[in-house]
Amino acid sequence: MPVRSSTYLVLGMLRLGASSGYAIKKAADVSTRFFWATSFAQVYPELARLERERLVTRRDEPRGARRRSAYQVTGDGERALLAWLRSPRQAPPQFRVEGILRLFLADALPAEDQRALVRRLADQARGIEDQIRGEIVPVAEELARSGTRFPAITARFGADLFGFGADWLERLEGELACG
Amino acid sequence: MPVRSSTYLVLGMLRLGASSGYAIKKAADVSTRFFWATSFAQVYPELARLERERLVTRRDEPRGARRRSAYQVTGDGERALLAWLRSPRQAPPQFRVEGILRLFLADALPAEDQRALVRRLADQARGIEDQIRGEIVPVAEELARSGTRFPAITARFGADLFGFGADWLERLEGELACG
DNA sequence: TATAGCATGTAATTAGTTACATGATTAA
DNA sequence: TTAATCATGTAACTAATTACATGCTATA
Repeated sequence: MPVRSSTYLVLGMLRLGASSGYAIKKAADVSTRFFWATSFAQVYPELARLERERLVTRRDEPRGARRRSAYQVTGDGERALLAWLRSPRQAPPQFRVEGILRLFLADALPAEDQRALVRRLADQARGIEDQIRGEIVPVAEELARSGTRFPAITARFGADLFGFGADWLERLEGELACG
Repeated sequence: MPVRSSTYLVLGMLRLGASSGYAIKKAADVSTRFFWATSFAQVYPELARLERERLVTRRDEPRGARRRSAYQVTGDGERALLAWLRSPRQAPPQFRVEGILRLFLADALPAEDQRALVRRLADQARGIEDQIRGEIVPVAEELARSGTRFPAITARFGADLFGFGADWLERLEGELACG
């Protein structure tokens, strides 16, 4: 059984109805982008690997003269996805937020620049919250109407989390201004 | 000017008083671990690069018969760090949380397993909150006594953020149980 | 006397990004 | 007719992890 989580992103997107590599990447852009981004250069080789491992099957489905490969999850693929969803394996979450690293090291800056930095971080967090509410939640709620509800739950979770972060940083900015 | 953020983690840790590669990695383990983890295999080559670029200087400072390299930030290094702290460049934050990817794809599971998954995610988030409050906040508050206050601010931010996530997921678990 | 921690690194591998290359179709 | 979008991929590079290798020192 494959261990890369990217495998399951691809398998899961196929299951949600994105049948080409192009569609999988585009679907990730409007759903998993903020907690699991991907790229064409990851998706296409991954699809090829999954086909070799018989977790998906490929068929030609050209649109006019434009070639197109449509993929479908096999029984084995479905089982692998379910096994991964149920597995208790907890890879340590990775945040890697450059902004927080800056915050951590902000003592090197004069007070004025510290405040400006916190302001920028708050704005960035708010901007992401807005993007999720504007671009991601609506798409996910559309999906929810056909019974697939976890994308919408995840989108709301992400928006609330970034919103909380933005509130927290705005409060900090206020405290720095008064200190 | 180097563009890898890991450069600034190393530079910043040196500035905070960790003078060897070993000490930098250990300091990251009790401070930046949850938003910017690192490893020996990253820190040592990075120090060598920084020395070549004259952003740090190296001197031998053996402890008894045990060899040890002590590094110090140069004027150029200090300037590079400050420039990076002030730069508005906003690398898109990367979450890559396997657990949230599972949540996103949870529609593939029967209701009982969905609830178990959300329960596990909530526990994981709570566990990280506890680790930050137990292991990271106290160390950072020690630093704050000598005037370096942003590590403690960052630690509290992390703890509050994971705490919020845990609360949110616990609430979701309750809703799934009643639905 | 042996285990945990200090200390430094390299090698091999895997993962991920950026840039490049190509060409069809559709809507303004 | 031209710009945007659909569609598929490869090549080169950078980043990061895991495993390996070595040896000292303090303490239980």
